[in-house]
Amino acid sequence: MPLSREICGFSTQLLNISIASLCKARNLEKAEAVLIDGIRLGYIPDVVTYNTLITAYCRFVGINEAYSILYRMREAGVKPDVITYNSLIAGATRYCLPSRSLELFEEMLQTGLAPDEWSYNTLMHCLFKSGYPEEAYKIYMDMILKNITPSSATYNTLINGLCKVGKAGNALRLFRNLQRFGFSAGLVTYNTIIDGLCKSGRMGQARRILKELGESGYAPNAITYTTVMKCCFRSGKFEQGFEIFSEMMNKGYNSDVFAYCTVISALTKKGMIKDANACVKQMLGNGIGLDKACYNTLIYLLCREGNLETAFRLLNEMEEGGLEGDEYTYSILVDALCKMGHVDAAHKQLQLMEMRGFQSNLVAYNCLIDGLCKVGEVDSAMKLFNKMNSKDPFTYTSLVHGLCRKGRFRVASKLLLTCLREGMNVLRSAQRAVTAGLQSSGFKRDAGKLRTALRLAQLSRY
DNA sequence: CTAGGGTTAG
Repeated sequence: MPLSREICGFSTQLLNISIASLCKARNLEKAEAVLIDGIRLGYIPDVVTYNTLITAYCRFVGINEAYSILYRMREAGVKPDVITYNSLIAGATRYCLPSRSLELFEEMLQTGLAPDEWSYNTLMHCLFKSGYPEEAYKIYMDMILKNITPSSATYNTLINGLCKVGKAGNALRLFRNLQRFGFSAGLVTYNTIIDGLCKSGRMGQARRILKELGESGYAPNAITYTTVMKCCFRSGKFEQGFEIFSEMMNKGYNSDVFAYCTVISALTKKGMIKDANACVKQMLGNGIGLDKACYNTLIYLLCREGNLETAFRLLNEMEEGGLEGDEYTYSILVDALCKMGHVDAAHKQLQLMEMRGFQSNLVAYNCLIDGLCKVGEVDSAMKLFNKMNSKDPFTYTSLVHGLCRKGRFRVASKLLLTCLREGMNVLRSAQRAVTAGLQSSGFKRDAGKLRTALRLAQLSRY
């Protein structure tokens, strides 16, 4: 019995170490086997054993599986502690389940356990991540009231949360206020605020903070480089972005999947397929293990090359390796099939996606609607449109254009008005297509009314 | 417990 021998003669503490290292390697089956063997040999798992498993199940399997460990733990008469709850709250955060985390937090209080700084930080993070900034801030206030001293992780969570809900300005003010009170920002803080400022278009402020980071004594890390590089790509400064990438490589950060992914995708989008492939070669040469996002980037590159066969082969390889395609993978493939003119195949791919459980993937639907419109099948596109439970400006733009191309300006106009009512807008070119179409096909009054509506919508937006 | 990456129109 090899498993028994592995732990024979060890204490519970060593059982825990063995389970922890198996969990770290994501080998939960073996971790369970070791646990069972341990129990059979008389080693009683303690709270640490169960906490380790709960953390691992949250990270690699699912929140419900983690809960089942909690039940097993209670059955075994081991009392959950603060760390147990913190791990579960972290799990609920991972899957964006704010009510679960609140529930767990409450339960912790009711059991007589005092939430610690981690409990508060994690709950706050969960609420921000799930789109409840006010509630997150309340948790922060509660923490202060309970005399729990916030750490830099608390402030970083606050700053990050504010950035992610589109309040980078508030985040920066908080950052400055904290500095005034003697808080010295760490590298995580710098990276967080730089990313937030970049993404909200405050490039000047981002540059200033980047300069301060340089003067702070911290060395920029791979995350700093990737953040700034991505920011350049987003604002169309490709040369500058590529320069930052090569600087990063020169500094020795040459085994970072995120950075490679970012630059490969930028090169692909720019149509620099050769350079993108050279970069792929370099990445693979460095022996980097591919993750899901990386596979998606490579599948996207193959699609842009028009090499759908290899793209699908790569998807197979990815799934055989245990990584399931996700909504990105399917959107990329649906779009590529449409662009190659295989609209039927794209439709099948979308159905396959739904069978796999990615219901109502907005992007994939948009791609198919656009593809259908481009081959003149506007009615099929409308049918699909009516099946969608959420729409965005892409959806409307494609359909409006498609209708106009068929000369159905009044339907297009109606759709455009619906779109405005929902607070969205379509591309100018689509707007013009409708008004010009109405005008030239004799509906001059409708054209005028639509123009007014469009102008009003424009005004109310600023 | 906190920071970076991958998909859609014109």
